Amino acid sequence: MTLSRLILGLLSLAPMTGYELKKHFDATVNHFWSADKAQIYRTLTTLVKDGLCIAETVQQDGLPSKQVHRITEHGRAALLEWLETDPAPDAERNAFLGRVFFAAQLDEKQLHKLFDRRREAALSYLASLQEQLDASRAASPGEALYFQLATLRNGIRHLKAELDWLQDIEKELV
Amino acid sequence: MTLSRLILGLLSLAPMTGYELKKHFDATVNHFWSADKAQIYRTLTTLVKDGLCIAETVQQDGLPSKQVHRITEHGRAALLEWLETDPAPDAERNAFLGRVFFAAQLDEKQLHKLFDRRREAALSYLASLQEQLDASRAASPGEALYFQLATLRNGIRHLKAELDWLQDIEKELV
DNA sequence: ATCTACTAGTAGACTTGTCAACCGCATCAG
DNA sequence: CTGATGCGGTTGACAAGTCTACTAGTAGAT
Repeated sequence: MTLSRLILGLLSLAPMTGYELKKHFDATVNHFWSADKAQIYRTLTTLVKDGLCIAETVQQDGLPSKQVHRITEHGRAALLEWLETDPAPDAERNAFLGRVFFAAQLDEKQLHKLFDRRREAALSYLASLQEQLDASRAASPGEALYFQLATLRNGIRHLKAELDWLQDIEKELV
Repeated sequence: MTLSRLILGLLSLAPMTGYELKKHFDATVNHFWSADKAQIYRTLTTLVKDGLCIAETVQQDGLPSKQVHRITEHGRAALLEWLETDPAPDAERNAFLGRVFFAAQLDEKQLHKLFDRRREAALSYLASLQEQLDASRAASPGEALYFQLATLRNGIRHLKAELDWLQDIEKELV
């Protein structure tokens, strides 16, 4: 469900091919949703089947022909409906916390490795989100992308929270 | 993978039935991993098949007989191995942020509804985590549950970050 | 001359997770 | 006496997501 609505959302901004959708997922939506190539194409065919978007084949010379997908009125309605539905409480799956939960079974060296790796991952991820945020702000100042940027700011807040938490832990582990 | 390791982790603390595992998932692990009943039982059978735990049937009077699962040495080794493996960067799926990303298509009323609901959900979830934390600390003071509690503290930090972010948004939306 | 990467998509197997129903037996409240 | 709830578990159908490999042409680098 969510994937199909996110695809509709992207198509509501501009018509696109599956290939381009994949790139958008990897580039701009990636920090809160990832998508497999195969999954995107499959979802597109069901969207077309349900009349939420239409596909038109476009010939290109030198390149393989592509199928540009365009959202329909019906699709826009479905998107809006989804935007308004109660976002069910997130399932919040976190395999790292799973490891922490049983971390008492690790020795000191392994413990530090566990948390250090996490800290480094969080730091570099934070840097990349910050970069994305700055780049987006530079590219289109003003309020145009307000909500897109808000999702980045959300990620940044959470990464900082994670880093604070890691710092607490490392202080206490000494 | 993760589910099977989390089950092994719980079994490493005490032998248990599938039924009890389900209760533990709902009660103590729920804030970072949820598990469906059917999935737990299926995973248990494959764990047994792989020799990572063994099941012994225990008769009870008045109640249906149960299958207590006990972790094996092989299982403990598999658990440790998992604890040490590089925790692949979380997939971080967040359907709420998906809605925010396209929220420019909502009117003011709908926007406030979206964020208000989120805030209320975060607040009540925060309260429940805080409660769990206090209850656990009261039940077993000292450092016994340090890492279990750390996962709760992680959740609390993140919820506070979420609330701070929501406050920013609401200030800016005015 | 070969190797890599990009464009654009297809296909199949597989794993994971979710939903809903069903089994028997017990206990307790209305 | 009936119905709800707890215990302990099983089954089947599905939805969602992942992984690998394949097609087929272009362009640029080694």
